[in-house]
Amino acid sequence: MVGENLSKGGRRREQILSAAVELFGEVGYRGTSLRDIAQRVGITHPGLLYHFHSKQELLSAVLARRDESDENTFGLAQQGDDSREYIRRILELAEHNSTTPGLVELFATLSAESTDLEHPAHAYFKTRYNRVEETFQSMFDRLAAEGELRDGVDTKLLGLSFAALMDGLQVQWLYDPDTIDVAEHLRNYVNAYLKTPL
Amino acid sequence: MVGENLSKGGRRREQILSAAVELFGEVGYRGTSLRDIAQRVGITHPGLLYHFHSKQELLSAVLARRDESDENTFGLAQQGDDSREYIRRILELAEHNSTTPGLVELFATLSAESTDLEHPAHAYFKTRYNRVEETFQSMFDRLAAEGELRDGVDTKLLGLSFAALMDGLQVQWLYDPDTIDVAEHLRNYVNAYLKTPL
DNA sequence: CCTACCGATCGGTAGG
DNA sequence: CCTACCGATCGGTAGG
Repeated sequence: MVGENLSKGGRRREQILSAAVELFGEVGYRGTSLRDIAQRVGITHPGLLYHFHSKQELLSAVLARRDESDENTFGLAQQGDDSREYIRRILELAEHNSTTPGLVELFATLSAESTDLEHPAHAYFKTRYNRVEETFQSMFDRLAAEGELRDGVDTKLLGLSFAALMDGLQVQWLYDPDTIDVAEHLRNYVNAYLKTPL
Repeated sequence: MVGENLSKGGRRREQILSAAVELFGEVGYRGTSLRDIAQRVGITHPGLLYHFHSKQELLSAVLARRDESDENTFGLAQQGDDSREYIRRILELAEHNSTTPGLVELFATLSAESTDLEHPAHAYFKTRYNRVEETFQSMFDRLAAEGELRDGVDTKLLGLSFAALMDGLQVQWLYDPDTIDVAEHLRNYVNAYLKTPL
């Protein structure tokens, strides 16, 4: 659990991580300096490097922290009784994301700049995409097994498209937070393949 | 038309633009230095600044050049006789994109990093997204008018989702160029809303 | 187009 | 955690 029972040093680390999430999101990993992050926390940049020994290490910690909270939310979803309930949880997750624009920005920005083979987070995002696609595919597999899906749909294709759609919508949402409802579009997408709509 | 009848200076500008497209795509606008670009062309960075007076001006020229070639391809598509043919042209465009990974990378990277309000290309991408969404919406409107679309579909919703899906798929494709077929996923998406599949 | 140079900023280290 | 500092790199200018 994040943010509980922390020593002074632990609390400082959390402050740094939060500031890093925000700034990596706003201007990317490459566009953020350690001095920017340190300033937001009220320390100097060598002070920051006392807690994280390099910029890359800080990036790793940021990504690991996100995986942790992902696990919590996704783990909850996995326990869903039927597959329709499972989808609803994922749509809720999308809605929840709109309360953390910093994180959304972070992942939209980082996943695009990590397209470069040389980027320190390249391998991370490649692995992450595969995991997310598989998760969504198994969601559609469960729907198919329970007879909720239209005939002849390719669940693998659907899983990847669903993941891609989610990412694309989030970028658009960042440009127009007020007019775009990510969850609504995702629901609309899923409904096109369900026998009975959500 | 790009690349025809150019003076020496014009040719050099083209070389610089090509190199800029590649590098902005690989490491983003903020991650690219003028020296990197200049080196690829075989000149010094003040040499580059003789042709483009600032890094921002170079970025503007890169975006304008893309719009030009977009106009060509999209313009062709607009002349399509019926709406189904129109969609096919757009799918062809997606296929064509897979032959220019540099441009795809450029737009995926830039559109994400331009999420930041302070980014010099922010306004450009905001406008561009709106234009693309409207184009796609009018495509679905035409399909609806010709009775090709299932009943009760929201063409505005569809237009935005189609654009988002395209972007998201392209990012995934950059991570896995061999296993992902962007056009296939887009066709699959459209087919879910067509009375008779493509 | 080049050489030469500018001030600003970068990630990181030394030493306390 | 800080001060002080490092070499490298940045976008841009002067002057030809």
